[in-house]
Amino acid sequence: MGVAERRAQIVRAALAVVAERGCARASASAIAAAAGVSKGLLWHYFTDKDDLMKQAVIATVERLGRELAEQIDVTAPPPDIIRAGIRWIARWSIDHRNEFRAMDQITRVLRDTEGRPAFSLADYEPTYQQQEALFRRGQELGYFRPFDTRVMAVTYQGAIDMMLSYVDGHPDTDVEQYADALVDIILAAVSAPTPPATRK
Amino acid sequence: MGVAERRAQIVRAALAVVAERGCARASASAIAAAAGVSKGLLWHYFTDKDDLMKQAVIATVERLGRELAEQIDVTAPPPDIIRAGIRWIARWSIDHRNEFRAMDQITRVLRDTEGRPAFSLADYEPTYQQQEALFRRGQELGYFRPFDTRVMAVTYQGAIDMMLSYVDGHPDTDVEQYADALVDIILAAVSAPTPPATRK
Amino acid sequence: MGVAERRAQIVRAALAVVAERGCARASASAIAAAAGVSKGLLWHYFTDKDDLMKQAVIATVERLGRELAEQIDVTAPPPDIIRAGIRWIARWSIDHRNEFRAMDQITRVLRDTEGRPAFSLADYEPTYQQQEALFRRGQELGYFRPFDTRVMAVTYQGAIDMMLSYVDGHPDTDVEQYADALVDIILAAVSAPTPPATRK
Amino acid sequence: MGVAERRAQIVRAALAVVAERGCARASASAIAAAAGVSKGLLWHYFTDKDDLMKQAVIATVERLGRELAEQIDVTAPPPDIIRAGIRWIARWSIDHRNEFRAMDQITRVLRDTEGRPAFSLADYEPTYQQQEALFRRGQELGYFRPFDTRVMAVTYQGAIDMMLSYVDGHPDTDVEQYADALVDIILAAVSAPTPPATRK
DNA sequence: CATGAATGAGACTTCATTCAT
DNA sequence: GATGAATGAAGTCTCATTCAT
Repeated sequence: MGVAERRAQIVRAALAVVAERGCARASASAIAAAAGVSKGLLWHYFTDKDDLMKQAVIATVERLGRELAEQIDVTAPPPDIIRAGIRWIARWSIDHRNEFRAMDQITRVLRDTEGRPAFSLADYEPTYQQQEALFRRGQELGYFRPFDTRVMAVTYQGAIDMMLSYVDGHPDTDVEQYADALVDIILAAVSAPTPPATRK
Repeated sequence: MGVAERRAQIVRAALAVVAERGCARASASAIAAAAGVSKGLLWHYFTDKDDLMKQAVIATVERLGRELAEQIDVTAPPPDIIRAGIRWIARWSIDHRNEFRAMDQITRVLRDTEGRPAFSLADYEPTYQQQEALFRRGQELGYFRPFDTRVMAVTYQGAIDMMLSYVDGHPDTDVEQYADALVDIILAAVSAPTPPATRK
Repeated sequence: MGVAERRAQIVRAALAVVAERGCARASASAIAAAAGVSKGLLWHYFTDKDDLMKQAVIATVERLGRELAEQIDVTAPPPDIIRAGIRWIARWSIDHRNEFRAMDQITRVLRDTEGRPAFSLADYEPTYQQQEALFRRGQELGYFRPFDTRVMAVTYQGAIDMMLSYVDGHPDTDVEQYADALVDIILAAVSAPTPPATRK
Repeated sequence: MGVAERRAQIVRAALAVVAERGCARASASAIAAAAGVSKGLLWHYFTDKDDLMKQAVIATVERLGRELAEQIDVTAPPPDIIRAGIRWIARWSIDHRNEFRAMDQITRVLRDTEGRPAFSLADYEPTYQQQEALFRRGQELGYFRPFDTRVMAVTYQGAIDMMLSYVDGHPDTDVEQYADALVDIILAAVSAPTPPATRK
């Protein structure tokens, strides 16, 4: 088995255990057991337990970003991108509940040696800037009214996070319906009173 | 010193330590040291460390709810209530950074004995319902357009949470300005195209 | 309330708690609570927790000895004394289950500061000698055959202890019947083949 | 060193510490120190401290039963079996003082989570039944007179226990002599007035 | 590479005992 | 005398990490 595969196998186990039992109870032994490898092997592939946790988050973020990028047509009208994005991420969170839950846990709990959060808002910066770019393009094209794009980007992330948490915590919710309602709200918040003629 | 004051003192210390170092590193010893009392005393006032954490959250939630209720005029037009609420909570989070950070940590990290989250979305239910009532009143009075009030309530909480986190993580942000920008976005999302004549 | 009564009240509570939960779990707080007094009061009446335990045993032993002495006619033929004694103690153990259980626990568990048993076989010496005197009198009067009176005394105590434990552990046992069967066995062990004519 | 050997080593240390200092003072640290291993290792081999204690008893009981079974000729006349048994166990208790003392302590002191004794009289049931079978065989063969075999079995165990305790507490006692005197008493208690002709 | 026995620091918790009120 | 808040030592147990095999 290749090195990359071994690492991926352990990362998967870590995500599963963290999702199931929370960060605090995700002991190295439990992760090793879930991965079906010996405890000691973890330190061949990761310097630290913290390192493993970080890698697990990074791997998931990269995967999420990659898969999202494949789905989104960046040349489409911004409102369409928002609509498609919200719907896609809602489905993704259903299909990757473990990854989502674990990422949420780890990013909030993990701290560095001095006790400061290991993941800070700075790590969201690229996402915010990408989102802001989308909003600005919408404004320039006349789809969107003027608003503070940074605040909107932050709010947008919050709306997505809450959707995922809410759907995760209320399994009987109709995800498609929630996503559609959220699309309605977000677009109402950003849309210009008189949209350009070409708008779908 | 009265019993209630001692409890409050320990709760304050717990909130401070959790805010500073995170839930995982907020050991009983650290909390006792921060409170200036012996470790053993904690079990005089709380049955568990989990009990202490829960009490800390509950105390803070109650205080926040009480202080917010004092500020809000429930008979005012719904848009005004939203505007005032967002501004007030933004200022509160600045003044009570510890309480806010700690509450965020505890509610997300704490688990019960079986490993399930100790605080679930069910605990937000009252807040959601209160918020939904406000939105429905706004709709009935003609201030607000039709939308899914549950999804809006959830999104609203997410927007507030993100504002608090963002402001907490970006100390150079102008809080008033962020709050105003968020008010603009939220009202844009909910407002009817032609508001009632009495609207400010 | 007089000093002696207070002490007796606490001793009673201690016996009850030890009987119920065992020596290890009989904390000072639990005993104080059972006695309906404050925790601190224990150290007004007893120098130590160990002191309390010892006093509890001594009080019970004294009481048991006193009550037994009142029942036994020391001038009766030794076989009758044995018969009456076994029957009496069987009933007593039923009526004073707590005292009996607690005494058993404490004498076996309690240790002095250096770790040596606080109650040793030396404390049984008076009982053994009393019993040996009875056996020797029986032998001299011709009721009993020759045998090692010390071994018999020890065995006799063991038989009594086991009866009490067995009856305590098997509540459906008919105590009177067990006592009679034991009387039969003990007398068979000690009786001379041809008892004196005066024997009942 | 094999896993079984390590477990045995720790069990030996536990028996030694309990024998020396009593159950209450037999802390995990003390046992680990006596075994010459680190404290944490105990939880590699035993789930609990209670588990360790139980295992120590079980190991000793099994060993005792095995060694006793090797010595006893079950086809011999019952009186001979009793004689041989008492003598053998007396010697065994001298040679295995630690095991004996510790077993005595643990079985009497150990409690389960709810505070009930971990070892109850129910655990003696097999021993009682075996002993009763021996007595009944002696009665059927005409060696023994009629008596309550259950009470006799319980009394017999009590007599053995007391012999072991007494010898343990009086190191200057001649064990062989005590055992012989006890054999005399027990056989006197059970023997038929006119034994079968084949009796030794 | 892989294993899992072994370590040791540190966590939570209990409890006898003291002492100001 | 009586209370119970407060302390501090000691106990059980978990777990990241190391290392001989």
